Amino acid sequence: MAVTIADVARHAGVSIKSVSNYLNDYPFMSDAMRARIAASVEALDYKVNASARGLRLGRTGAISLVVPELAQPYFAQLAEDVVVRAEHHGLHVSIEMTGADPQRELAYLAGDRGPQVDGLIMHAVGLARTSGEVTELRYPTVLIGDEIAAEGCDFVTMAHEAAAAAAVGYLAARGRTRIVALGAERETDAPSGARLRLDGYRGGLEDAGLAAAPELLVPAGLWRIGSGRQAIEALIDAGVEFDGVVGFNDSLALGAISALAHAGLDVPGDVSVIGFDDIDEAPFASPPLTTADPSRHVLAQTAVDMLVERIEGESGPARRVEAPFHIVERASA
Amino acid sequence: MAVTIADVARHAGVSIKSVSNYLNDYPFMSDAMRARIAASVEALDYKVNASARGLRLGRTGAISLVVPELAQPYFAQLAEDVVVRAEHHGLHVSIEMTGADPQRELAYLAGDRGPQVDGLIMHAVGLARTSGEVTELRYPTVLIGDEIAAEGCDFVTMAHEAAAAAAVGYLAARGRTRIVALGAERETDAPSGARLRLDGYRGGLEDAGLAAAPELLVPAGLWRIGSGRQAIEALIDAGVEFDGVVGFNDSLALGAISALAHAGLDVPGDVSVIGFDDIDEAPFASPPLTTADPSRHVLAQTAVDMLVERIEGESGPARRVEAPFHIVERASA
DNA sequence: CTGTTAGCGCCTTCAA
DNA sequence: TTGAAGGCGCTAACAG
Repeated sequence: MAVTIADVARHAGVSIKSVSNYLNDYPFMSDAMRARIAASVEALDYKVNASARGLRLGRTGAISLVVPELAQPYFAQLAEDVVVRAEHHGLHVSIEMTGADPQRELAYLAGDRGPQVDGLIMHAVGLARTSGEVTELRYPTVLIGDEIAAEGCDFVTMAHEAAAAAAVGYLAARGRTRIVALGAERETDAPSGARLRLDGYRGGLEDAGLAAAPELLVPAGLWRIGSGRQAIEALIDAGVEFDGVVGFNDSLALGAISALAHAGLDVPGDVSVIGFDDIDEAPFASPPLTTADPSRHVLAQTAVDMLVERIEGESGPARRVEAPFHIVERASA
Repeated sequence: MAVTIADVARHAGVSIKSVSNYLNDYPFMSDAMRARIAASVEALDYKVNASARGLRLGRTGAISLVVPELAQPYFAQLAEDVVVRAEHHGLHVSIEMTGADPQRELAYLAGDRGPQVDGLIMHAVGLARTSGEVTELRYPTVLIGDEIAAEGCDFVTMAHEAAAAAAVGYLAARGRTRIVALGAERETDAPSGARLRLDGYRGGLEDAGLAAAPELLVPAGLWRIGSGRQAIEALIDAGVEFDGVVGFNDSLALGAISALAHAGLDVPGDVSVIGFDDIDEAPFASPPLTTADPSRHVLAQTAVDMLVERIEGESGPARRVEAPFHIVERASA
C-alpha cells in the first residue's frame, strides 16, 4: 500500500494534523516543524491521495472540457486556452470528446460519463442541432459556442450571426455575387451555431442586395478540412457557378482553398474565400486566409472564470455573454 | 449532500450490499431485485462517487496522456487515437500539456501534477533533449515517441532515423542535392526523436553521396507551422541556396511550403518538400504534402495496450516496440 | 501552535 | 442471495 499521511507523521514524529496542516499551507506553523515534515515527505516520497482528499472535501480540483473532436484545430486550440486559464485558478482540466454525438453530450452533462469533476465546460454541437431540453445536470456547467436548452446554465457564445453577415458583406463589397455557404445545415430548426451562421449569411446577402440561391447552400458534415475539400469539389463537378465561399469554420475554408487550387482556380482571382475562427494555421495557407475571428481567447477565459464563480457558490440567474468578433484581412478574399 | 448508496438502498428497501452488487454487475442477483434497484437509482438520480470508489479500490479507471501541446495537429490527432483505444478498455483519458518543459514533464512522471490516475502515457520532448535519469515514477508508465532514461518504462517509438533517412533518399532520388533539415537541434547529445531524425538525415545524405552543409541544419524551436515558416524565410533572406526541405514534422513542412510560396518559389519545381507524421491536413496543402508516416495509430494503440497490461499487473522487463513507417507520396516532392 | 477523533461514500469480508 | 461492520486516506472540528 502507498505511503500515507500517518506514515509521514510517524516518520517526522509529529501528529497527523500537523502533516495535514503542512500539506494545506496552514500559515500558523513553526518553520522547524515545516522543515521537518518537508524532509519526511521527501524521504518517504509521499503523495497525497486525490481520491481520499476528494472524498473528504467533496471537491476534486478538476473541471472537464467537453468538445466534439480535438482533431479540429479550433477545438485543440480552444483546449489550450482553457487549460491555461484553469491553471490560473489552480484547477486541472480533463479534456473529453463526444464526436458531436448528442447521446454522449447528454451523458457528460448528466455526469454519467467522464471523471468526477467540480464543473463542466461544454461545446455541445450535437445537442444544439437537436431540439429538446436538457434537465439533468450533475455539475455547475458553462455552455460555450452553441446554445442548447438547459435550465440555469451560463452561456458564453460568439457572434455567429453578425460575424457571418460581416463575412458575406466583406465578399460582396469586393464584387462577389454568387457566394457559397460552406457548412450550411439542411435542418435548421434549432438555434445552433451552424444555424445562426446560416441566418447571418442570409442576412448579409440581403443587406448586400444579393439573391439567395439554394444550390449555394452546401452542408459539410463534420467541419474538417477534408469535408470542405470534398464539398467544394462536388460543387465544381456539378457545374455550379460561384465566385465566393464563406467557410463556416477555417478548416472548411482551407478545404475549399485546397479544392479550388486542385481545380486550377485562382484564389481570390476567380473565387474569394473567407473563413471563421482564425485558427493558428490560417495565416500560413496559400493564400493566407481571411477570416472572422470570434475571439477564442476571450471565450475560453470568460467560460473558465464564470465556471469558477459558480463552483465557488455564485447562484444568480443564468448569464449570457457574447464575445466580440472582427474580420482579419489577409489574402484569400 | 449528494444521494448515496445508502439512500438508494433505503428507497428500494434492500441492503446496501445489494445496491453495491447491482452497481458492480454482480451476477447472482434476482431480476426482480435488479429491476427494483435500477428504478430507485433512476428515481433518485444516483451517481456513484468516483472519489469514494477510488479511495476504496485504489483505482481510478483513468489514465493520463501527457503531450507537449495540443495545438500541434499531430498531438491532437494522437490524443484522439489514444482516447478511442482507451475507451475500448473501459478507461477514461485525461489529457495534459507540458509545453515541452522538462520540469513539467518530470512533475507529471513523479505524480506531482495532474489528476490521480492508474497509469500514464507520455511523449516527453523536453526531457528527451536533456540528459539525466528519471527515477521517480508514480504510476505504471509508457513512454512514446522520444526516449528518455527512465528505469523499467515500456517504450513505444517510431522509426525516427530510418524514416528521416528515407525522406532524404526520396529527395536525393529526385535530383535534390542541397537539402535542408528543418527542425535540426543545435544540442544533439541526448537521443531524442529530434536527434535521431537528424542522424537519419545525415545517414541519408551519406547514402546518397551528398555532402552535409552546416547552413542547411535549421532549428525551429517548437515544431509549429509558424516556426517552420519563419525559419525558411530567414534562410531565404540569408541567401542560402537549397532545393529540398525535410521537415522534421508536418507542421514545419507546411510552414516551409508557406514561406516558399510567399517567396514566389515553386514547390516542387524549385524546392521539394517532404514532411514527417502524415497529419490529417497533409493531403490538403498546396501542393499536397509528401511525408513519412510513422504509423500514429499503431503507436497509440500499442501504447494503450501495453499500459493496460502493466496496470493489470504485468511485471516483466521493460519492453521496446518500434512502429513501422512508410513514405506517403503526394505532390510536394 | 499541536494532538485526537469522527466521518466523507464505497466495497468487502464475515456471518446468516 | 442478503445484512452489519470496518476501513481506504484525508480534513475539520474541537480540545489542549
